[in-house]
Amino acid sequence: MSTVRGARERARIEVTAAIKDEARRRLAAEGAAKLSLRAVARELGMVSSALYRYFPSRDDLLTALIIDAYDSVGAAAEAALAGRAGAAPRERWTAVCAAVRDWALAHPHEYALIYGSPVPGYSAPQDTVGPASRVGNALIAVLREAHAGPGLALPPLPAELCPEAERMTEEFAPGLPPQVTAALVAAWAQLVGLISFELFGQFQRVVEDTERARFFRHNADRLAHEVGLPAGSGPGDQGNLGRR
Amino acid sequence: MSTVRGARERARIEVTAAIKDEARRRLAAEGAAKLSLRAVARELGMVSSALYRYFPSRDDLLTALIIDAYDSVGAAAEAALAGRAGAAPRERWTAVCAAVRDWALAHPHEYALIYGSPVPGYSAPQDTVGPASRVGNALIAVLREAHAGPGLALPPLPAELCPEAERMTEEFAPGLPPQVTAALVAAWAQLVGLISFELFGQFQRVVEDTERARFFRHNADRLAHEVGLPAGSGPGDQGNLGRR
DNA sequence: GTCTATAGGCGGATAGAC
DNA sequence: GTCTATCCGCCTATAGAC
Repeated sequence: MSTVRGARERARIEVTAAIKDEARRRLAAEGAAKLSLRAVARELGMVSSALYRYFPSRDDLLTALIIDAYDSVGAAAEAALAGRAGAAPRERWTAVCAAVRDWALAHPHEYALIYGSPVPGYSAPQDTVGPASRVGNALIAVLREAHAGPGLALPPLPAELCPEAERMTEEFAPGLPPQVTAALVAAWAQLVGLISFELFGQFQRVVEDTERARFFRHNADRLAHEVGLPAGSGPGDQGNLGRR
Repeated sequence: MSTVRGARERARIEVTAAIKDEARRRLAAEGAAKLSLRAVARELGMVSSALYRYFPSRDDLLTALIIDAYDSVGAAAEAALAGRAGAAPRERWTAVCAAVRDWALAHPHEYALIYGSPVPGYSAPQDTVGPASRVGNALIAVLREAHAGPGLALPPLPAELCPEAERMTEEFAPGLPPQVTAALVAAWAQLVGLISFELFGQFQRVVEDTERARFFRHNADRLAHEVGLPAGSGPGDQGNLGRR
């Protein structure tokens, strides 16, 4: 409680932040698999053993970076949502999608850390689960609101998928029609697929750089339709049930 | 021409194959970023310098693995196609999709190598481009055949995307309607997104293990619809849009 | 083509002084 | 909390003998 203790804690927080910042730079340079405490320490002008006072092991540092990344993209999604309070659900949907893509383009290595190949030998602890679901929750919020009023007609699910869709709904999206929950999970995976292709180079020689934003937006829009969000004929217009 | 020379070349091919096999095991154990000639050599009972007679550098070994992986998944896709010669396009589509997923589940580390995060510091040479497009070409073949007869009705593209869709069509899918080409590129990215989520652990605590095959199949089917393949009311039934 | 040897690095993690 | 020192491992790549 003393100011001395406060200063110490403040210093600790600052050094921890500096370590994570440098670690993110190392992540960009060498990748998560080769992230090393030694390199971070060297770059920071510290000695490697000093870092162990802040992170008990390399994997703990990695976990901190993963949580930060999930929180960062989650915050971006939530901000996009908050900035469109009261807008038509479809517009809010595409805003969240675009926010995620923008974040990914701005933080490609952190994106790869959370949505790319798993780091061999590393297994994420339970602490990452909460932050990992923030973007999904933002999308769920959009859909929940859209379905609070007049329910939207989405084709029924094949019978064999109904039990699982109902289980998922109960588990993390209560209130949504089960077919919407199932469609959302798929849409989210597909969205990340589009972003990964762009970021990981699979669109090289396929989609022109300058067209990728347009291409993504178009597909985010198609996915909105897939999860049952009505097509507006104009911005802010919620339209009726018809296809565009 | 002599048998001696033939034997030597055969030996060389066999050793090369053994190196790549062991490298694939190392890939599974340590990941692409940490693939090392030394570890491969050690595991093979060779000395590291000997490997340099087969692969001039670590990156060249990596390139060979990447090409092999693309060829492997490409061959799986082509086999699925060949096994369904004469079937309805939609069935052929889902067969290719399922074949890619099956291959990915059977070769998760090779999948991560080609569709996961790029390896930092490594840049793929031109040689990978051909093999990389085999799966895409298989899907194009399905669509080309489906559109050879009566064109399928797919909603027109927003005007702003038309030039790019036409460029893509000309470049690698001549004969397809441009909106189909655009839809295919997106569908392929989305398909990989679904597989990556499954393989990279994003479906943990979301989609139950036992339900993932069904879930994937359902979504591959939805994607078939997105690229303009007619929905059959039953298996093998092409519906009313086309006779082949 | 394979070997030994070597150069010149890198890493995680810990012990013990200050 | 930071330092030095240390243990023990790892790596790419080359030179030169056989």
